[in-house]
Amino acid sequence: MNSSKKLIRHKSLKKLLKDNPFSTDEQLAQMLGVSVQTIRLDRVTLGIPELRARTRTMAEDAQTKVRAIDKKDIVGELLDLELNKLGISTLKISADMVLEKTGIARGYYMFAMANTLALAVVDAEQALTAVGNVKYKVPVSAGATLVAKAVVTHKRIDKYYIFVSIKSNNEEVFRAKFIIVSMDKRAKQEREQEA
Amino acid sequence: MNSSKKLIRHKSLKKLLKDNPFSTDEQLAQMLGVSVQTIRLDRVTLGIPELRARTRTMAEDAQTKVRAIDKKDIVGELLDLELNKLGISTLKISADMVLEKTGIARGYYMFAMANTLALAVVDAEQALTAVGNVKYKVPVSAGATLVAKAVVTHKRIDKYYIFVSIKSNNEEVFRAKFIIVSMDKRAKQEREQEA
DNA sequence: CAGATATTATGAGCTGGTACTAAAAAGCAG
DNA sequence: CTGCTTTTTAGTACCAGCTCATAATATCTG
Repeated sequence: MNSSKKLIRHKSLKKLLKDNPFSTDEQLAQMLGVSVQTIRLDRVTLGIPELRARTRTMAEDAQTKVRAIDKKDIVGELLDLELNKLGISTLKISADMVLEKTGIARGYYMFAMANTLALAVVDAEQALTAVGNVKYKVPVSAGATLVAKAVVTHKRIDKYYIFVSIKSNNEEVFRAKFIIVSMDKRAKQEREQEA
Repeated sequence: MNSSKKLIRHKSLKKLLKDNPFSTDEQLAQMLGVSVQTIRLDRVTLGIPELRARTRTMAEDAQTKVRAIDKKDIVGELLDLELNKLGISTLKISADMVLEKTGIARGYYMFAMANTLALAVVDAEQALTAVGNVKYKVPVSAGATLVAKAVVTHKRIDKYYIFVSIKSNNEEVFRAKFIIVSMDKRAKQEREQEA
């Protein structure tokens, strides 16, 4: 019956750390009404690292997570690009991109993929989407690797008409037409040199 | 110039920490070929906290960031909802939602907001976007609070025609028309082809 | 050369630990 | 109650990665 106290404390400890992972052993000891040594012992048996290690792994995880978000921001990986002509990108649909209920990819990922690619194709410093026309043809599930192809159909002064088709396994799952407006201010591209 | 050396070192120091924020003073000292004390002094003058503090703030930031991403997944906050009739949601455009170059919100956030709302309005277990028709009227900058209003214009068997208008400060910045298809058993069969 | 600036050295003290040893307290069994 | 085990607490030595302060040395500059 003695160990039940310990078990309860272990659970409390885990919960406390979940709520606030930045607690020191001393704080935890006070919160649980036991000595610091007991907390240390508990941590060892539970395999919980010390505060600094916890903090550190969190920070490291965050770094990679931030990078992942950055990548997501690109919405697809550029494979080929001919400015003002065409562009090709891929995007792998991961489990967190699908609707829980259906297991089908949220529609805006395809939109984002197509839109991003369309914007990339336009050779302008600043470009904005004016109009979009999209059609979802086949639902996409997690694990699918999408390939988007954007083609500039015609250009009129500052307006680009772009057609984008997204395929999965050579089957067209999505298509879109965009009108992109360039707001180019003749900004010069500066090549950055490292000192 | 003596201080130029210092300036260069300060720049190098910043870059090194940007590349790897988990360096100790000792490692930095070795990398820059100076003593540990010099690094400490540099950090003080540059206002750079020690490794532990850096790690910690990174971890703390990460915590709040994860929450932000979770929220982002909702793509807007639902304010009002009448199934099969209308829905209203808001979305605050934060600094990380805009294009660096232009400071204008990436178009797919508005699309995602509108699309999510449109899907929410549909009273069906499983619903998919079939067609979308969007128009960006006014560029949106960071800090703007968007309000989206979705109205079901008409319904035909399993298809919902939904009109969405997004306003910022009572000015329409975006509008979209969606055709949403609710999925029944028949549609399920078609989906199974994929696997 | 002196004087200023920059760099390095040195040492005390702090936090939040680990690792280890040992003693005290609690639990329970016969 | 006595003995034995488990659990908890205490104490010491040691570590990383610092801060803070103080002083010495190196380097540059007029």
